[in-house]
Amino acid sequence: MSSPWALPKVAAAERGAPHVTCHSCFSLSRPEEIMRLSTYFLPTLKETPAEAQIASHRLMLRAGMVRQSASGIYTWLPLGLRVLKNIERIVREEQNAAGAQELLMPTIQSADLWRESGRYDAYGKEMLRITDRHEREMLYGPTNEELITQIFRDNVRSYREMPKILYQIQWKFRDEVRPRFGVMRGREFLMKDCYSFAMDYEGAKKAYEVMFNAYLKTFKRMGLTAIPMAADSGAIGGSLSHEFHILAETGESGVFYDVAYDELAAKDEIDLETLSKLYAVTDEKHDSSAANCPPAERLKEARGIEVGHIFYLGTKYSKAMNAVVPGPGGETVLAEMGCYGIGVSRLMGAIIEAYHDDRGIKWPEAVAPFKVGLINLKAGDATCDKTCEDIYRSLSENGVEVLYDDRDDRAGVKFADMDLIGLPWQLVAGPKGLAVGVVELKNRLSGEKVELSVEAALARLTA
RNA sequence: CGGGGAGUAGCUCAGCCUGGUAGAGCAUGGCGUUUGGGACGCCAGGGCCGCAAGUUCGAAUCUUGUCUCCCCGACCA
Repeated sequence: MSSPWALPKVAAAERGAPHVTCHSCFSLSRPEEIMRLSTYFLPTLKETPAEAQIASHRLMLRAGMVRQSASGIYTWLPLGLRVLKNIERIVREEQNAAGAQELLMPTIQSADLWRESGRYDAYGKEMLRITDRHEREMLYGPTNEELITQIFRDNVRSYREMPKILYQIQWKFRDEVRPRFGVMRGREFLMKDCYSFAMDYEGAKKAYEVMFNAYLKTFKRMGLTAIPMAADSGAIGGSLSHEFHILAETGESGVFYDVAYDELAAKDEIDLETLSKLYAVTDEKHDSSAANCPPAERLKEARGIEVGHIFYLGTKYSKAMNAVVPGPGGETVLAEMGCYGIGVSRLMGAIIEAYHDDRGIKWPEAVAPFKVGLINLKAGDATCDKTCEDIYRSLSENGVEVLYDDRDDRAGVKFADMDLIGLPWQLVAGPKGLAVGVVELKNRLSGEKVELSVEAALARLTA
């Protein structure tokens, strides 16, 4: 048995033998924290894989972020995972700020629970059904209303504990007939699903509004403009419902909206009152004779990617599953519910659709896998190596995440890879520049390049 | 689920029509020349031609079945 972990022993046994450079033990013998591209698992592709049609899918494959494992099911490689975690972090922070509390439910659920709500039979083939060794019927959760309602009814015993807003960020599975567009319509996907419980309609409406606002903030932090649209409530049920769409040419939904939204979206604090009066709907709800439908010259038609969906559920599930709370007078009250979803993994596709060019991705800083790509144009050159490592340490100490391209490769390869993976800043250090005391700083989004001293570059990146 | 297309080297694909030693470019490894925007030369490694059955002296190629993947449509975060 030979494993890389055995290498140090072998080396010790052969003490005195001339040192042999070995790539597998090289990294193990250097327990430092530098993210070096020479050892980082980043399988980029020069050519476009045949299966990818849209930009985000192509770029996620080419940039070494994901690999398809089966139709609509993906492995997240290190670079992709970092972005996924960043998106997740922003969603989590905004949910917490909105007063929601995080929990984690299982992916596998019992069919009996779904029979209580009547959805085990109603859901259809999109639900992946599984039988365990005891022939018990199980399922891989496509959503979690039943489970959360059970948790709620079993554990909340008084109106004094109300209201409650609970959420999780968990993998879901929906056996789509036709998965496509990479992670934008996968079968397995990461979703934030949140559920609110209140004593009455007013309480439910308040939770709905809080989430509505939280969603606008969440998407904005990722550099996206999301338009809330009156929408069909679909299979999940309920009456009040909004979809949040990112405008993109490759969007799957047709949408119509009042141009006034564009001006409104530019502001920091969005006035809900004004917003709620604006016309914005998906194509199936579009009605040019509607009272608030603007005249043709103020009506915009576009394509949208649905990244969030919120519902007022009423007592649909609390009634079916007997989720009641004793009120102040001892009476039993059915919980008024709402549910709120964000497609976390889909967002990554949506962000790339919004931020890319023909060379690659252009990450907004908030979700970028690293803030800075440090390019050493002449790895092995003592001055270049030392300068780069000093820059790396200095940035790290200031909390800036850096990916260091220390590969012994041609400049063109490095520039091309760095443009492809789309880190917001590229810091280029080469022998010619260093000879006159400068490095080059490039902004991936604007394409702007400046030559400046190492100190000035560090100051700019840590500002 | 209806309609269409494709499975051949890590990736992009040719070869199939007309059956006869499995190919190219890129990628990978070695050597040399190079080195500030995806370099060049030479050499090398790499394939149950998706799987199964059939026809045939002989199948990547013909027939049947099957699995997988992609695209268009209907459905969904």
